[in-house]
Amino acid sequence: MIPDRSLEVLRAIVQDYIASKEPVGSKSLVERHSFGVSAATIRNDMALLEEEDLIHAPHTSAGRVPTDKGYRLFVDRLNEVKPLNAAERLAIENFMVGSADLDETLGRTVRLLSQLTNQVAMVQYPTLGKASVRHVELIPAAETRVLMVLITDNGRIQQHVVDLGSAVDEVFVSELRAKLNSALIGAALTEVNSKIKSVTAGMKPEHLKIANQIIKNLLEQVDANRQEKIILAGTANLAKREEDFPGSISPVLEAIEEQVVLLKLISEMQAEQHGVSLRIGRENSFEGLANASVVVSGYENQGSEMAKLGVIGPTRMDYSSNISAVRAVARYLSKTLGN
Amino acid sequence: MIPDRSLEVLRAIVQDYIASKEPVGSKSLVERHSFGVSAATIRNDMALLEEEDLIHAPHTSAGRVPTDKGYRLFVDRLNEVKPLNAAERLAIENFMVGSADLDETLGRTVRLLSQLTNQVAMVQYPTLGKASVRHVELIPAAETRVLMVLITDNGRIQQHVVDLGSAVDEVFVSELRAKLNSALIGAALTEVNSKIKSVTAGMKPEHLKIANQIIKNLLEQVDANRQEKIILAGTANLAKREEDFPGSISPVLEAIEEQVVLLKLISEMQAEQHGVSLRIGRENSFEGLANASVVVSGYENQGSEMAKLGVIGPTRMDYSSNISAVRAVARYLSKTLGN
DNA sequence: ATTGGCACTCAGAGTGTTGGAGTGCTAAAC
DNA sequence: GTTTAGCACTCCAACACTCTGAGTGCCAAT
Repeated sequence: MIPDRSLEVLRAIVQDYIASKEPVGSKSLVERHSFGVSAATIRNDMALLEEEDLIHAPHTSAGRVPTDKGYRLFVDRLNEVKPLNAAERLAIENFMVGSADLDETLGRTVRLLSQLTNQVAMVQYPTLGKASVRHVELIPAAETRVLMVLITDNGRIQQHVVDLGSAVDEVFVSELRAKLNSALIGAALTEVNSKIKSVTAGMKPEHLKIANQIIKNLLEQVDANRQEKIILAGTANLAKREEDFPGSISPVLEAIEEQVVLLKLISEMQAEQHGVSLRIGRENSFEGLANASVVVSGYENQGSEMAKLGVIGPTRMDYSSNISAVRAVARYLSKTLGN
Repeated sequence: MIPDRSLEVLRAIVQDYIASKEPVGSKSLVERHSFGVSAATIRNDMALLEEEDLIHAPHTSAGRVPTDKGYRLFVDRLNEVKPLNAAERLAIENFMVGSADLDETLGRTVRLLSQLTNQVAMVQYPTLGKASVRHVELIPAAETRVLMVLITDNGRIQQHVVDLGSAVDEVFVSELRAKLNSALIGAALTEVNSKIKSVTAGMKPEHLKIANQIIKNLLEQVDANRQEKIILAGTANLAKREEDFPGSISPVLEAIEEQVVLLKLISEMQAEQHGVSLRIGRENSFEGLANASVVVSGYENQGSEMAKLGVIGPTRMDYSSNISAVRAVARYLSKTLGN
């Protein structure tokens, strides 16, 4: 077990390093913090911490820098999340008023979060969950193609083009559209699968084939609730902190540009304490994020549908304020969407 | 007037500088290119070019670098656009096959363009233009709000939330929805304004107010054809060329993150020769793009609706290949969307 | 367990030195 | 009037060198 004072030393190192960007040494440590002991003692503690791979010296005769493991211990056990100050709370409230639809609300949220934290912010679109069907629209779009639109009662719209492989029979499509609507309107998305069977009953074989194609697609669409999407803001903040990314920021940019990577990343993260989940440095499975940390929190849409939002920044970030900002914004967003 | 040989010297300087990233001097110039004259003569020419503010020496006894004005003259009068090579043409064809709907096609296009040029690529969504109404949907979304969806026959979907300010009368909304559809389906967007008048005829005053609110919104939506949108890809390419941006890339990132800035930028650019339009360095009105150049070309959706696509990179970019890539991709996209 | 003392290390900042690439100018050659 | 060779001059970049300060690890004494 690591003695208490050594942990205090670790906390001090993390705090000083975040503030100064410089490796921190034993002497400056005793100057800035009042441990009642001498620098030599601190050095012994530091040796212990280094033993445990919690801190690391860039080179002999340099100060120490926290390792990923050190940051992890810091956020898990040493860090007190500091509440937002009045100005920040005000910023959140002001930013959110007057949002109309989902797109706009989420757009505002992501920009707010990036301004609040000075990091790259991301917001995932909520999954459909308990929503129900409001309308299904079929639109012949080209020779052999039909555009299918699924509208749900929580304001989400999904569209997809189905290629039938043969010429579109407009009359039949219109008929099918009517049948689908009468069968499905009001049905919860989870019920669609069972309710849709009645639609094809008593249908001519040549029509059945087309209907099944479209239905298959519709089900995919319903299932593709998981067709998730993430919006970003504040990419420029990465460039401002460039010195915090050894090498280049370009792998980080690549990572966040790939929706797939972000979605995978986010989905792997489960809420820990404070409802906030962290990935520090190499804890991220993606190589390009080796020098980055991710702070994520879940939020609720209409009381039930979960999605996540968060920020991405250098490992050497101010965890306290980022955690509280992410948490606060998530709560506000849940509240806003609750109505 | 500037003599021909001096222009040749300018061309050589631009080419060498783009290739080497180093300021180019008179001696290396005569070595690499066979002007039949000596370095001293070239120096005289260079003095002339400097007089004209076409090139510039970072410091005494350094080679020369083209100015924005020099690049401009280069692309306008000296540059031969080189055709794409076979591999690049193949890449374009392969990339585009199997695209289904508009979103996906444009998404692929923007990624293709960024890969082809190694720059940041952007594609603007086409304006609606000649499209006509396929369907109007009204969905009570909350206590006082109605979600309005406008679907057009070219596969575009627009949605907007209308806040009525009073409780939603579901029966009336459904009625209004039917009326709107019977009045508008099949109407060209340009006709909507006139055709919509019949809808409110003979309506009770208390309903009229609501109907007008919704109609006003619908018209805004139609008008907001200009509600334009730009998608981006390859942001990471900026970071890779970082040394080409004196200072930092962060102002560039900020600029391209702002849709408004990009839209303004794009709208100011009118096709010049080859159907391609350029902005070099400070020709961009936006300060953050002082060290960036923008290459843009128009493309057509369904033969009539215009929008633009292009790339953004450092002023010190390979104009030849970027121009031809942008032009080729614009043509391909027009062709793909033509069907 | 803690401490003061000490020898040791090393990155970084500062200073000189040098070499090469480049320039502008001039007077002669074409 | 161009063009050219020659020359003196400039300045950056690279290298080598030194010096200093912050930091370390270890040990003997408390």
